[in-house]
Amino acid sequence: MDKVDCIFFQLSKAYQLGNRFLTQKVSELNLTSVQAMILGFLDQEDQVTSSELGKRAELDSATLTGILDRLEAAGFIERRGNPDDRRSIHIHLTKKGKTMAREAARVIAEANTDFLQILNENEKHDLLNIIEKLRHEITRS
Amino acid sequence: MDKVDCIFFQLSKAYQLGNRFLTQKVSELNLTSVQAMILGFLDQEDQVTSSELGKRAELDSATLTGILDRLEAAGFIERRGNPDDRRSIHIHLTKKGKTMAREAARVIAEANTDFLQILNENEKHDLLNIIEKLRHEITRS
DNA sequence: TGCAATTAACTTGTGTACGAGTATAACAGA
DNA sequence: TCTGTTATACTCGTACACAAGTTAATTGCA
Repeated sequence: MDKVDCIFFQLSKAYQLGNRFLTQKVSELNLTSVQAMILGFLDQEDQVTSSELGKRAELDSATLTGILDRLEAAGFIERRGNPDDRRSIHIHLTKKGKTMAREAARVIAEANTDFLQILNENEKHDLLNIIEKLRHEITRS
Repeated sequence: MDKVDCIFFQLSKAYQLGNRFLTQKVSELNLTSVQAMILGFLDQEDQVTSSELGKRAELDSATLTGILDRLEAAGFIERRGNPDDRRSIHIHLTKKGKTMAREAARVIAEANTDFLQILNENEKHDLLNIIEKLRHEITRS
């Protein structure tokens, strides 16, 4: 078990590194990295259902429920009924939430640039392409 | 916030993909991915202190304590006092633990090969090198 | 129309990551 | 020696990932 050659170990540590980096950057907004990402997605378009948001963010519904709970408690979003389908809900950004979502999107973009600054253009391109290839090829259950 | 270009999003999903893949492979041993990794490290050398193991596995001591609790409860390891430094403990693989550690190392190696099969030699090399560069260059706290 | 299958959101339980703090032990310098 | 610093392992609290299961609403099909 050489950790240097173990892709699972390396992916895990690379993720943790990126996550700590982003977490630190968005902590000025009193958000976690995942909360900032979700607000970033809602900055593009709110009034989406929970399941649409889950698909966009590629998050499990059990995970998303908890995140939405905390964003709602912080006053950034509201859950509203969907008259077209009473099983689902609409996620709505509050005024405060819209402002925060814009800020979150800005900080994430900055952090992305800062983090990738270490790599040259080829490496950035290769990294994203290889991850995309893995994600596309690995059969997900 | 385009998730395709967001390195944090992509690293997170790449990690989750790898972790699910490994978790599924080691589930036949009734282990989690992290437990299998720790046993894999102990297969190389046991009788290490918790902090040495933490350094090797690059795990926080708070995280490691919980993992060791579960490995101990399952009968794979024992915590023994260290007479040389009474603050620390020695982690000792039981007989059952040695067998399981060997199996874990084997399954991880197989999973690694299976997972990386998707990439060609250049891509494997590039991916591991780029991750190493990121991990080396990003200032950790 | 009626019923089975599916879907949306949620709940519960377990495992891990990690910040913060604790008690004990070891150590280093005055 | 005494004291302040550091190190080890631990606890606690919060957040997320995910498997499994629940309830209620919708849909598809005979």
